[in-house]
Amino acid sequence: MTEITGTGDPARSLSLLWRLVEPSPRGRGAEAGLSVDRVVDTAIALADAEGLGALSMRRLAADLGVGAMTLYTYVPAKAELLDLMVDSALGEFPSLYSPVADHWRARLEAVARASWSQYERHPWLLHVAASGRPPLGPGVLTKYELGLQAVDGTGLDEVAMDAVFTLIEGFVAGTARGVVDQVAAEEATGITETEWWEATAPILDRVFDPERFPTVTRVGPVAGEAQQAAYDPRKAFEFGLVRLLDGVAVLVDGSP
Amino acid sequence: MTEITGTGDPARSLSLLWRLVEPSPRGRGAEAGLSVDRVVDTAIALADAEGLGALSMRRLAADLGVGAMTLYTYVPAKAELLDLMVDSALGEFPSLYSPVADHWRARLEAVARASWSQYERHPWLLHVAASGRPPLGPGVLTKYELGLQAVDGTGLDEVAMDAVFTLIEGFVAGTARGVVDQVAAEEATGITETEWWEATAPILDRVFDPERFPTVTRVGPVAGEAQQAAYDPRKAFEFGLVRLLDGVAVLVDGSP
DNA sequence: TTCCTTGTCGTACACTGTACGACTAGCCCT
DNA sequence: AGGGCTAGTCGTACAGTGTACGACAAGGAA
Repeated sequence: MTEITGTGDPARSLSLLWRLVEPSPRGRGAEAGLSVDRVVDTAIALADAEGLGALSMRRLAADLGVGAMTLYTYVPAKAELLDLMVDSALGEFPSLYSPVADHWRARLEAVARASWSQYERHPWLLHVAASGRPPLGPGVLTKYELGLQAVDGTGLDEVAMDAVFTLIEGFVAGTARGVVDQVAAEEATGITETEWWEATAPILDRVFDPERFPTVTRVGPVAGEAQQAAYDPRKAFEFGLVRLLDGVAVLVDGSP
Repeated sequence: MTEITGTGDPARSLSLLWRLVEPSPRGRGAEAGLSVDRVVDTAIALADAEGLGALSMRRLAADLGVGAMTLYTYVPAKAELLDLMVDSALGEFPSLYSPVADHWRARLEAVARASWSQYERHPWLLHVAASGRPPLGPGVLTKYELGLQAVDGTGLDEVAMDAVFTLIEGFVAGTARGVVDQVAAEEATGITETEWWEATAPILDRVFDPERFPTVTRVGPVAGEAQQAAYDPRKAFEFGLVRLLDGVAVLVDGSP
């Protein structure tokens, strides 16, 4: 279930992201000590613990000890809440990234691994469709800043710097999604990846025609055996990262 | 809204995917001429035209002129229906791919572009989470076969062949998702990407601190201007594809 | 003709986001 | 001190979701 963000007008979203206006509670809200931050933090905790599927407005309100509609005092709609959650979670990036390395390749690899662990900590990040119009709050910009710094000083122009960071970031998100989907599938079905593959492989063997799929017949079992599944996202991450950095090296240095 | 697939047991799913058992209708179903294929084809047509969000069991049944629960005669649940849709849509791959090229790099690029146009034709493919446990039907295997053939004869071993195809495929899916999300955002908000960027950029200028984000301050506006948006997935595709193929070339030939 | 199998489908349940409007607690002004 | 207004709270309602259950009916077999 991917959720869409940023419904309302950009100005409203931005002023929320940067906390330009805070609805200072005067009424009974003061009792509960509610605030945008508390709503967002609780929502993140809920999504971390039980997934984005468990994050309904009613449930979040119950966790906060208020009525469902009270949330709409602090947040215009669920879409904006998700924006705020994304920005807040991505803001943790600096604590996961140590930019000690002095070579761009080491820096970029560190960025990729820090990003990877962000998605491990907050898997629901991959289920909010922030692609086209990211919530341009402090958290997102901080991550973007550090990502760009990693490719700074390589001689690449500004457009290429942006493109390289975007490429790495998209790759990490894609492979991380693999992990998340596998975990979700395990929880939904109660069957582990290995069990599923062991149940599927023999049936598949009988059903499909080696003459129609000669290359799959040769490659599939070997690959499947190597990763004990149809797909191992962690291995895909390690493999792909090297290819990607090699490709960027060609652009930067003219050779890997 | 990403939907999960493959709830039931693998054996049941596989026999459906390969059409091992067809519920030959004897009762009133014969009047409507219903079949698994007709259900799947109609579901694909609906998802193509109005998106995965419009694909509810009630709506699909209405399009077929039957009651909602009738669908469950042909398909165990919505998850399995999605599996069947994915496999059927991916089966169109050969008609989009001409493997004339005799160099692996040209073949792999053709695979990437064919895959890209699949996601253009069926954007909803990107919203079903098939990652970990793909529906291993004839359509998926056909695409996998042709993808593997593209990297065959390069001297790579079986595990690496699988890894390269997976890497390319993941990259295409990731960037294609960018397009889909942008279109979805435009339809949901009524604001085009360019309009959104033009509304956001000036506000953002005032709100954020150049000293805190020096590299973003330098790179962001140049990149934003170059693509008239925060992100241009088509340019990201062209840029990333070259990097990726360069990286694979290093693996295959030892140099780009 | 009677029975049984098998496809059809109306109803019901628990759930979603949020529009609307009623309620009330606290602040300001007189 | 008292009245009025502002602004946060939240109960109810609506249109939708996937699908379990069980009633129904039509065709083939005896």
